[in-house]
Amino acid sequence: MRDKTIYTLHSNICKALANPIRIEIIDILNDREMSFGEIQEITGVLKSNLSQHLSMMVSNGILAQRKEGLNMYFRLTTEKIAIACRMMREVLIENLKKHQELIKDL
Amino acid sequence: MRDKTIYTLHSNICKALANPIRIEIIDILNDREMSFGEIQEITGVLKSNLSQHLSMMVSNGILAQRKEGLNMYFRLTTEKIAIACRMMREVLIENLKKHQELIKDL
DNA sequence: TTTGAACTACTAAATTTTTAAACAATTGAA
DNA sequence: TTCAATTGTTTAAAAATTTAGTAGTTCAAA
Repeated sequence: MRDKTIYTLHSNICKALANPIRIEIIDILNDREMSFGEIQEITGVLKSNLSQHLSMMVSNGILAQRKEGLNMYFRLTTEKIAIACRMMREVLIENLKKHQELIKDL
Repeated sequence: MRDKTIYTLHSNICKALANPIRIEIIDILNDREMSFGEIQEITGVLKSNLSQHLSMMVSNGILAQRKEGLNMYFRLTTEKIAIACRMMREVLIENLKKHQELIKDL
């Protein structure tokens, strides 16, 4: 059988997007860097939980972090994450539209 | 707090890519439709398990299916899935390269 | 030396994944 | 027609992973 390591590594990147909180984080960081505190305020997620999500995203190479004084700032490492995310969003919208049409036809 | 329904729906699409077997399936179906049997032979996954992964991808709107005689054929519903997947792969490759450089510098 | 900001370790709950076995649908031969 | 072979699905249980929450820790600044 072929080597599947690449698929596991690849899916690890995808897992970084496979959670509503993490999707929201990517959405928020789409256009600018933001501090931990700001992200927490916007998402309303518990600090410890947010920290876990962020550190997971950093270790997956999705986010980069930078410390300044007491604050930690986060940003997307590459535009490609936002693009991938946008593609998925478009797939979602298309599916929702199809679904609506099905319902309308009843 | 804002409505987060969209983030949950969005993450559901992403979850369809967040598994090594499902990534392999998307890889395989990238350029052409394929039968269940072919997919099973290539992936080596247990029939019942493969069936579950495929049906999950169909219900998430990632794959479409078509029956012909005894055989079931699967294909990507849209090019966008392949594009999103490719973006992620590129992020992975970039990360691996960075990682290699770090190791080389030691 | 205290305060604010964020991280870590740990646990319980929830979700996902795998496996085995039973089930259903289609085809073709007896 | 009926039976058997092939193809794939469904179900249920066990195993593995992910997530949220609590409590405690670290670290820099005032």
